[in-house]
Order: sequence, then structure tokens, then C-alpha cells
Amino acid sequence: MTFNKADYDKYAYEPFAVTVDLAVLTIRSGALHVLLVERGQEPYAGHWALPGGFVEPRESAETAARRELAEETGLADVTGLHLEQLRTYSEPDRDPRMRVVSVAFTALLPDAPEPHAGSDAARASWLPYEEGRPLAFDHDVILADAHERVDAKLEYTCLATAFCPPEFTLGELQQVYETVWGTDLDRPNFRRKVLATPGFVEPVPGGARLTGGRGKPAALYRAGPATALHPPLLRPSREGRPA
Amino acid sequence: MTFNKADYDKYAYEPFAVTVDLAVLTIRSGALHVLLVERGQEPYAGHWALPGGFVEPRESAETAARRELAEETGLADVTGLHLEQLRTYSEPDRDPRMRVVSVAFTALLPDAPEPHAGSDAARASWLPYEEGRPLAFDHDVILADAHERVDAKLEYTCLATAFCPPEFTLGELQQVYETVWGTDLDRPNFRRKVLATPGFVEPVPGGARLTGGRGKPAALYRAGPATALHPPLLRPSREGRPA
DNA sequence: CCAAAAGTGTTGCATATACACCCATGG
DNA sequence: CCATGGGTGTATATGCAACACTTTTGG
Repeated sequence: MTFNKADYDKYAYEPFAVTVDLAVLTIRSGALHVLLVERGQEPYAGHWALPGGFVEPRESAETAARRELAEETGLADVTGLHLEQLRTYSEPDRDPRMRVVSVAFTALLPDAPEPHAGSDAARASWLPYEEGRPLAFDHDVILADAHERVDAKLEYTCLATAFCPPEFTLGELQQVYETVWGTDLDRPNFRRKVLATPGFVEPVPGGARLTGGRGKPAALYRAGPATALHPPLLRPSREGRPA
Repeated sequence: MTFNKADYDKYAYEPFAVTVDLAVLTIRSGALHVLLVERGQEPYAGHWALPGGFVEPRESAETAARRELAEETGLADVTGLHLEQLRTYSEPDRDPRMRVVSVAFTALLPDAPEPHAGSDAARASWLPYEEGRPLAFDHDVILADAHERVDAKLEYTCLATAFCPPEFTLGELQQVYETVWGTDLDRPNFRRKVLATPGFVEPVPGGARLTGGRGKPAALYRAGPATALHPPLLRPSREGRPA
């Protein structure tokens, strides 16, 4: 970027507000859920919206996103959670009050503790992915973009473990894929694919799960160090025909 | 995002400047080139930088990026060119003068007309990808991110045609892959892969290329309607071992 | 006639898919 | 002892990498 002398005047342009918006996803009882907050004021009073807030003067967008994530979920420690920049939304009229440029993030959580209603007093809640529409502002678009991105990244990254608790069974991991993609996968083949990818998961030293399930106790795994998936784990039911 | 009443004061926070930065890539005589501008003033006077500029009050970042692309390349029509949002860079001190949040874009061009030195008077030029370092500000990081993204997207999208003129041969398309990835590909197999993907390329009605080449004239193709590549065209020389 | 680039064919290995089957636990 | 979910084996199909070969042009 190149600047002229006039650019040094910070108020040469109408100021832009910079915010972060968070698409926080989790899996709850076999269905994809989103963290939403209910708006108390106009515009969009009574509508659900993505959590978010202003970027502070000395923060990066990433720092602001993690701060908001902690505030909105009420979790004590959000350092381990998956948080990734999605894209930036900057249409001039996306907020009727003023010029707001929003950097959107996607966050993925394992379990789903009931959210701490944010400092903004609005109600916060986990909603099934399809519910609460239409969302405020352009949040329907942001959320759809987030879902599409997660869909795609499950194929060629190890992202699925971000939905799982620290220790999990392969059955749980498979359910992540089946829930997000909305398809069924062949268990034996899924198992082989996952185990054949070095660093995707690693067995926890001495354990097997007992008390919960009805069938044979499943082995427990932890997320491995790998991030990419080569070759990818392709989701079925696309006829190899790109749009 | 939720607002309190105080948020209505546009000057409640120190204003953020919002800019766009462009990583404009092309292939020139078999090598990847980047469009860079030379800075005339401090900071980073004399350094090369990515082209870019401020987002105007009534523009989206996308609109601003396309406007800057037209200005900096001097091309009359930039509507057909590939332009895609990369990510947003918002570290508080990335510009020593003031708080600048920059939405970065990646643009891909077929041919490489000599750039019109921008309105900012600075010199503009195509440089081989490796040259001109270190760039001003955090532009080394932005450019590296852009390259990485293009690398990855060649595998599973039809993006490579964005580097090609309206009509091209399969040899030229293959050179795009080889140049960007820095590897050699097997011509027969590459050919089959591309032609087996419906909508990737389509033959131009009656043509074959004659005058230029030394060997057998190659058939001409146009970019097809497809955007995704299933299955992907994997780049070789990665041992299937994710990090 | 030779070099260079386009295009075709073939073969072997790797992987995926689809399914049949056994194992261990709770009720 | 049966339903339920975990885990193993295997045959067939598919896809891809490697490489030999033919074709058509310019010099």
C-alpha cells in the first residue's frame, strides 16, 4: 500500500468500525449447533445474531476473536480451541447505523456447555444449525460460508478432531463427519482411512471405554500432530461432477 | 455482533483505516512474477510493496480491490480476471504510522502487460517471485500466504486457467502447474486428468495451433464452466506424510 | 532426416468400495 | 441369548504412475 502525505491525517476518511463475528459450531446429540445471541435493541431487535464485538485499539482481530469467544462461551480456557479466520465482510450497508467492517471467524468446540449470557446482557444459546433464521445483518451469509468451509476442510485436514473431547473413540470421530456432511460412512473403511493417516489420531496408552456404550468397549484416541490429510477423505454422493 | 448505546458514537474508538493489499501473480517466460510498487516515502522508502490503497467510504473491500487492480495494472478491462479475498491482516503495529487493517486479495493474470505506474507516482513493475525482498510492512507474509493458497487451490480447483489467455493449449496449462509448483508432471497423465474432468476445459470449435511451436500443432482449449476438481490433481513429491 | 512437441496405448501397483464376518458388552 | 456397537478380513473395481510408442510439424 502506498500513502500520500494527506494519508497521515487519521480523520481524512470517515472512520470505519472494525468488528469480529464468530461462527461457533459444536456437535450436540448428533446434530450441528451454533452459538447465537439474541439482540435486545434495534436494528434487528429480537433476532438471533452471531456473537462478536469491536476490535480494541491495541488488539489484532485474532486476539479480539479469542477474547470474545471466551466471553460468550463462558469457558475458562479457550486456548486449545480451534479458531480460524473465515473472511472479511465489508459491504457498505451491512449495518444500517454506520460503516462496519467485520472480520469473521469460525470456532469449533467439542462439548457444549450452556453459554454465559454475554456482557451485553443479551440472551445466548446453542441452537440447531437450521434454527433462528433469518439472522440479523448478513449473518446468514457468514454462517453459510462457515459451514461450507468446515465441510470442505473435513475432507483434506484433520479438523474433525476439533469437535471431539481430548479423548474420543473412532465412532465419535465418524459421527462428526456424518453429522457435518449429513451422510453415512462405511465404518470399516473409515477406520482404516483414519488409522492409515500418520498423525491423525494416536491411541491413548492403556485405555478402552467401558461404562457408557452398549456394545464392545471402544479404544480411545487422542488428536495427533498432523494437520493435513493426504490423500483426502472424500465425502461420498457427489458424482464426480463439479458444478 | 451486539451494540450498546455508546457504540453509536462513531468516534468512541480511535479510528481504524481500512485498506486493501493485492498479491497480483502472473506467469512470464516460465516463471512466477508478482506486481510490486516501489515506495517513495518513509516508512520503507525504496522498498518494494504490494499495490493497494484505502477502501473508499462507499466501497466494499472487493470493489476497492478491483479498482486498485485496474489502476495498478493499467488494464482497460479487469472484469474477467480472477480476484479473491485472501485474509485480513490486523496486527496493531503492522503500519508504524497508524492503525491500518488490511484486507488482502490474490489476483491472477494471464499475460503480463507492463504496469502503469500508479497514481501514487511510485514505480510499478513485474518482478520474479523471489526478488525485491524484503518487502515493506508485513507484505512478505501476505505474499507467502498468497502463494501457499494458490499452490493448494491448483490441486482441487480449476484455478490454473486463470493464468492462461482465453485460448490455450494443454501444454501451456501444464506449464502453469509446473511453474507454480516447481515440479515436473507427466504429460500423458496430465492430459488424461484434465480431459477426464468434465467442464475443466473445452475444445475451441475448429482449431489447432500452428505457427508458433516447433513440434506437432496443439489443439486449443477454453476454460470450462467447472470450478472444482474432483478428484483433485495432486502434486507429486510429497510422501503422503502430512506434517 | 532429425529434433521437438503433441497425442495414444499399456501395464502394474496402490487404493477404495462393498460387504461378510467375528468380538465383547449390557440388558 | 440377543441386540448393539467395535473391530478384522477380503474380493473386486478403480485410479494413477511410469514408460513405450506414434504423429506432425520446423529446420
